[in-house]
Amino acid sequence: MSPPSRSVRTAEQDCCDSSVTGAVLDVGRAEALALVFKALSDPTRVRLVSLIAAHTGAEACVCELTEPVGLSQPTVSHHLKQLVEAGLLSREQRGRWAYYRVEDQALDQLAAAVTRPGAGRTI
Amino acid sequence: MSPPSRSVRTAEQDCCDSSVTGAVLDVGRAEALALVFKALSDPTRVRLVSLIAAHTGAEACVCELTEPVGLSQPTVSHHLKQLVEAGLLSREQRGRWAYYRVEDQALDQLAAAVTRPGAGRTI
DNA sequence: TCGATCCATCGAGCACCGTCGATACAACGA
DNA sequence: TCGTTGTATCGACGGTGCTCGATGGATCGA
Repeated sequence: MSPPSRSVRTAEQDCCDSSVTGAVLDVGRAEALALVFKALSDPTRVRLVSLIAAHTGAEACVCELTEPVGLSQPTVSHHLKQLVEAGLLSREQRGRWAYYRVEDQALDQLAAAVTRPGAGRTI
Repeated sequence: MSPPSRSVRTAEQDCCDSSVTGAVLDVGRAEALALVFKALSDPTRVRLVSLIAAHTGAEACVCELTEPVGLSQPTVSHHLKQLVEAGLLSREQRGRWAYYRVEDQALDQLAAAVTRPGAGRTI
């Protein structure tokens, strides 16, 4: 290891700057971000978020989602659960139906995390 | 399937609006987005992007990254390759060293994809 | 030319993930 | 109360991913 010796700005050196240019993302925050990214790492789940957001009332139940994504009901339920656990969706039971809604705050935080330095990118 | 029958706005109905409220994300775009999300679905890779971006000169070689992430050199090379294939990093060979740099455009596009409707969210 | 260094690839082991059919649970209508 | 309907969970199967040590290729200095 001996390229033109340069340094990495650590959190100890720039403890008060959370942007990408200020300090390296700490392990805990990297893990938290990775969990959200993992929830969106499947095309079906990306599509589900989009379908729900575009649905009338910005919410949808499972039975309205199985046909558009072309997968079985258990599989769709499985994906929705992962999205809920990641904080990207919320679930509300109303009678026989379970309504899922996009959590805009989570998407906002995700957008902020990947926004460029000048705008406050944190990854 | 029979909740208070509502509809989904399809691309056929709103063909010219790519925001989340206009039309459902088409399958191809969902798959492309999922690939980028998958590249960031591992904490180590999230950390690598952050480490490189925070590094002096906004670039880093493999030997400068193995120690911070605490993994073997082959494993780090493996992760870096995935990030390059996802378009999040670029690779440049200079002499013995391979320098990796963050592709700001890719992060910009990702941020745009998860930005809320008013600002043009597309997922 | 030869040794040292940086990096990518290979092969293997282990864990995790997406998908399904079958099944169980909950709520509603008759 | 009983059948129907919407969902979640279970168990299983096949595929994929993360990690490592070992190895090979490329580059540089001596």
